[in-house]
Parts: sequence; structure tokens; C-alpha cells
Amino acid sequence: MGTITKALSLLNHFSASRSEIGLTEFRNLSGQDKATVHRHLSELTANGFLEQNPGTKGYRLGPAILRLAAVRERLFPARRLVAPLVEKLAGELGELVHVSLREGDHLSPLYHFDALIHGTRVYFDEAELLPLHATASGLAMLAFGPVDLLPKLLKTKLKPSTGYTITDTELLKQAVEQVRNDGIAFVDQGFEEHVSSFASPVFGDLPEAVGTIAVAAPTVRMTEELKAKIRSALPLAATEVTEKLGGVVPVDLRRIWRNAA
Amino acid sequence: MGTITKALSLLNHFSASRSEIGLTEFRNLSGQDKATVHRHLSELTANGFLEQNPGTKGYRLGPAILRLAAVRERLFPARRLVAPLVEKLAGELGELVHVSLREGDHLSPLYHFDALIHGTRVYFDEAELLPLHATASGLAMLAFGPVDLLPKLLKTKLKPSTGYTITDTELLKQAVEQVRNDGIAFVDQGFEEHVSSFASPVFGDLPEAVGTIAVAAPTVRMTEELKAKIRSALPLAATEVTEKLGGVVPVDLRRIWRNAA
DNA sequence: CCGAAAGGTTCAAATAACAAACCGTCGGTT
DNA sequence: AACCGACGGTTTGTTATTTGAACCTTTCGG
Repeated sequence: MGTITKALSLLNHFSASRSEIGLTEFRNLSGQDKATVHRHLSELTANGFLEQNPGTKGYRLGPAILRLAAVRERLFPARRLVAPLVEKLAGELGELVHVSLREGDHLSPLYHFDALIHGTRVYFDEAELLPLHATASGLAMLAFGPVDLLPKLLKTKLKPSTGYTITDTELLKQAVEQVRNDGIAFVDQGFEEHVSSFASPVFGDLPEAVGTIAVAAPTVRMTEELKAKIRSALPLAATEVTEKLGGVVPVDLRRIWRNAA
Repeated sequence: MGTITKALSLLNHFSASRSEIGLTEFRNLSGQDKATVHRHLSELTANGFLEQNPGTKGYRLGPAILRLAAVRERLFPARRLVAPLVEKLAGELGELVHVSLREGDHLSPLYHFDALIHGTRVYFDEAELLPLHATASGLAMLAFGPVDLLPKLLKTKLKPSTGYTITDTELLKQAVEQVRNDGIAFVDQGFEEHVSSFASPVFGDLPEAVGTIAVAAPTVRMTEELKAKIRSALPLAATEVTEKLGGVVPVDLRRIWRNAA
């Protein structure tokens, strides 16, 4: 792991529930040396990616991130473009829908929306990176993303998120193969207990998935009826998102989706 | 300059007018070695801070930035908090108002708003970092920010943005001293030609400015009448922004502002 | 088919990471 | 008041990584 990756990985420890992190906590979370972590934190702070609370000495995300995000959204307004599509699908299905983009060997939430028509709902943290082997989105990404993604992932140890997470190499290969055939991924409680989800890939201008669109619902609500609705709606939504992002769905996948419908 | 700083500095070359940057262009902009730049770009890409256009091979800002920005805004919703105050002041004065936060030895725009009631208006790029010595915001920051900011800046060569930019050490010291006495900074065309601006500091919980609020107008519109309006309105706005950000205005500055009113 | 320009890759020499020990401060305890 | 442990931060000598000049590869216009 290079210096830059180590430093940037520190930023990934922030989430909705952890807004401020101290030096020792960073050391525990990252498993890196204290001196190294401190130098990285100092350098990130000097560049505005972090700022330090003068009272607690804790670090939090800095203003540089907002500035860059404004640039990114101005130049490539992905969030704004996909938002209406996500909201439409969430409304139709009455369940949580999210679009995520690949970020190295994880998926990074871009936008999510929950119609909030049910009492129970799926908690979704836009700060959290999604693992590839534990989520429906991840399987869709492995099946249709860059070819070296699956081999590379199989070389690492697959960490279980729940008791249902696929951690076996062979099973994962089979699951990905299944998704390649179906054009849609289904995972039952692989990432969060009592949550099941479907996902389909979305594409850029190469025939290689850049992200996914997914529907997640509490497992108890995931009836055959809802599954059928999702299976018929998701490919269309994935196509729309792909088009909004300026990409094209590869012909073979388009055929799979057409035959399924 | 450390590895991390070099890598993160690459991100600062993006702006509204430069959305995609190639390897050679990065090398020219940053002055660093091509191999180094390439490794940095690869590592930033692997972490989702950049993504590569497969067609042009150019790099653009990646999805990780959006994800982190969402976290930052959720945890510390500075943008959302100051927006109404900025818009209010912009409406009252009929000119561009912006709030910026310090990011190392520059200022980083947090939010800006222009009432758009005039035909000509000041162009403001939220992607661009503001230099400390050339802008009213910068002088306000130097006058009321961390004590080592001015000495450190004076050790570097002051780059002129226009023919009016202060580049002389002594003149800059005097200008900052003036701002310390007035509690408000005025700069005439120091950063952009035909644009004049006022700025006052905003504070965090330490008696040390964390950012500024500024009004910019075309020089031709900057009449004595407008100047008087700005001088009376800006300290109030700075106080309000400071309070929104959970900070306090130091007592001595509060006295200066009260006496001026 | 050439040459130029761009992206990308190699291998001695500069630089940063690592581990462990150390300093200063804070809050609570005896 | 002396003691303790936890935390942020710094230092030092050794080890590993990064750097940068040169080299290779691909693309594209003439």
C-alpha cells in the first residue's frame, strides 16, 4: 500500500456515526504506526482535507472536500442527473434505491432515496463504502465491471459482514457467474441482517460497469411479488441511469434483459 | 513538500474551466516529474479521488470526493448554515458575497451568492483557491488568523495577480496592520482587474479567524455610498456567520466594530 | 513510413515509513 | 500534593518506499 493510499484511507474512517477521530483512535482503526499516522494527519490538515478541533485535538473532514465536490458536481453532475431516476424507482417500488460508483475495490454511494411509505426501513449510510462480495451491488460490479476485479478480490480474505456473507472463493465465483447470466444480482442478508437486495450494473462509455443501481428491502417484505416487480423494473432503471451518465449498455446484457422481460 | 501534499496538490488544478487533465498537462502545471505524477494519479484513481476517461486518458475528479463531502456536510453543515446569511447580505447590497475558509495558506470558497440585479457582475469560481496577499479576504485572514500566517507568507515570493497586487513585504505588513485597526479589509483590483472588495474575518471557538466573509463588486460600481453600506453591514454579517459556525468574535474586534458603527 | 507528442514503465539514489522510546498535558485517584 | 494512565505529539536509528532521469509504447497527422 502506497503512502497516498494510506493517507487517503484515513479519511474513510469517518462516517455518520464517527465525525471526529483522534490520533490514537486513527491508529487503532488503521493499524498503522502512530508517528506515520500523525504525519499523515498533519499533511492532510495542511491541505484542508482535515481540520483539527482545537479543544479536543480530534480531526474532522475539512473544507477542501467541499470545494472539490462543488467542482466535480459542476463538471460532471452525476448526482443531480441520477437523483430523479432513483426517486422515481423508489416511489414505484416503495423501497430504498441507491446508485453507487466503483471506487477501487469498493462501491461508493452516489445517491440514495427511500420512499418512506413503510414503518420499517433499510438504514443506508452514504458515508459507508460497500464491499464487493457482500452486497448485490458488489456482485453486479464483479460480474460486469473490470475483468481483473474478481481475480484480485479472490486473492484477499473475504470478510463476513453477517452470517450469510459469501466468504468462500468457489461460491463467490458461482454467484458472480449466476449474475452474469441473469443480468441482475440478488443477495439475501449478505451485508446487513434482515435486508435483501437486488442490483444491476450501470455503464460508462466502455463496456465495463462503472457502478450499480440497487433496491434494498427488509427481508420480511421481500415477497415473490416484490421480487418480480424489482426484476422487471431494475434493468430499465439501470439503462436509464447508464444513459444519463453518458454511457451505453453492452449489447449482450441488453439481450439478457430483453429476454427476461 | 511531502508525498501526500504533492498528490493532493494535483487535485487543486481542477477548476470550472479545466475539468479534465492529462498526464503531461499535470506535469506542466505541477512542475513535478512525470513518473511521480503518474504514480500519484494512479493512486488517487485507485482511491476514487480521480477517475480516468477511458477515451481521452484524461483524469477528472472522482466519486470519493462526493461521498466525503456528504459526510462533512452531514456532520458539520457549514454550507447550509451560512447560505441564508450570504444570500441575505447579497440581496441587501445587490452585490456578490462569499464566505471562505482557510485551507493552509489559501482561502477556500465555502459558499457564494450573487443577487444578479446588475448587468455586469463579478465572476466567482468556487473551484479556485484565493491567495492571501491579493484579496480582501486574504488580508482579513492575515490580520485576524493564526499568528504565524503572515511571517510564513512573507518568506515566500508574493505572486502578482494583477498590476495592483501587493507584492512588497513592507506594504503588505502595513496593509495588514491597517486591517487590524479597521476590523475590515478593502482591496482594489488586487486579485481581478476591475473588481474591488471588502472582507471581515469570521471565527471559530478560538480567538483566531477560521475564514472570512467578503463583498465584491465591479470597481466602477464601488461608490462611496456603496462602500459606506458595506462597511456598516459587513461586521454584522461576520458576527452572524461566526455565531452560525459556533464561534465567538474576540472582544477587542467587537469593540472596533461597535465604534465604527 | 516517419516524427512528434502523449501515456506509461524501469532501476540507482533520495526520502519516508517503521518501531520503540520519550516528553508534556490532562483528568481522575489515593 | 504526589501518582497514575491515557492521550497527543516528537525523536531516533534502521528499513523500505519514493523519486527522477532515461527509456519504452501507442497514437496520430502528414
